[in-house]
Amino acid sequence: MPELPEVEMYRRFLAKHGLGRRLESLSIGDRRPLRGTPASAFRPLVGRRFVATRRHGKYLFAEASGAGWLLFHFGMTGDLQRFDEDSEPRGSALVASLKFTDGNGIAFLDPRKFGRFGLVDDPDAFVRRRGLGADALDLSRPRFESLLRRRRGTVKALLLNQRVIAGVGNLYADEILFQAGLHPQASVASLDARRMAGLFTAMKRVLRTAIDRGGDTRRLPRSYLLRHRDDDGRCPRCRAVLTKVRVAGRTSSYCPRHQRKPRNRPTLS
DNA sequence: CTAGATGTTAAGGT
DNA sequence: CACCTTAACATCTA
Repeated sequence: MPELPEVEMYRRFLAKHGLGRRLESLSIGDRRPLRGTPASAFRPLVGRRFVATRRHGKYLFAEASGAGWLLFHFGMTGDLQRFDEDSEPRGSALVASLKFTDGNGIAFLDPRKFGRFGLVDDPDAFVRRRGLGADALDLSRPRFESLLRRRRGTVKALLLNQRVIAGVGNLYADEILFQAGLHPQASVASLDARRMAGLFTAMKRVLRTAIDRGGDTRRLPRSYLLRHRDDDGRCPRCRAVLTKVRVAGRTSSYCPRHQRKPRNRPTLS
């Protein structure tokens, strides 16, 4: 379920179990997440030590000293798992397995293969080429507001658009809108200064809280929409039955009482 | 058996 | 150009 909070947990996992370790071997399983990169491209990493990790939105990078950065994207079902000498993972979900000289290892698994595994020279250059927006947790309020002022469309589509803000996915977008009291189909142009500020603080609060809770939506506070979306299906504040609509091609869940759609602001003519 | 699922991207339409 | 929806990707689960 990898949105920004989960990917941040993977970053910490990789930092804890990979940093400072030297790669003894790197083997590739299913090649689809490599998107055409030949498996031999990873050869130069062998013998190198991991020295840094970075995250931008839903992308994770790990620097192998002098040999560039490994890139991970988790798609819908990507996962990192640790293994030791006699538990090296195999099977069709395996994308890559990194074995360290101390006998430990980390495997990148992705049953659905929507993820990505690659090698880049420079994460910043990759982010620029991709056209990714600022990381949701890095974005300042003035920057956020100026971004919104020149956007149209629905507020849900805006949150999901990785070229505008990187890291928010379908589930956390719903939570952010719930806490900001905004209808997913509200138009960005309808937001006044107060609602814009509320959206910004809700975004930061939700993402930070999710990270504090280990990136696990089941451990979020009971007052959060996500604890109820697939559970009792009722608003934690008023018990109203949550409504589902399709916005930006994704299922959105919201409380019809707390998230009303503001009328478009009158434009000067 | 079918529908739908947390992500990204291409393609076509407004 | 900005935005919308749909479909596709591959697999699992309700």
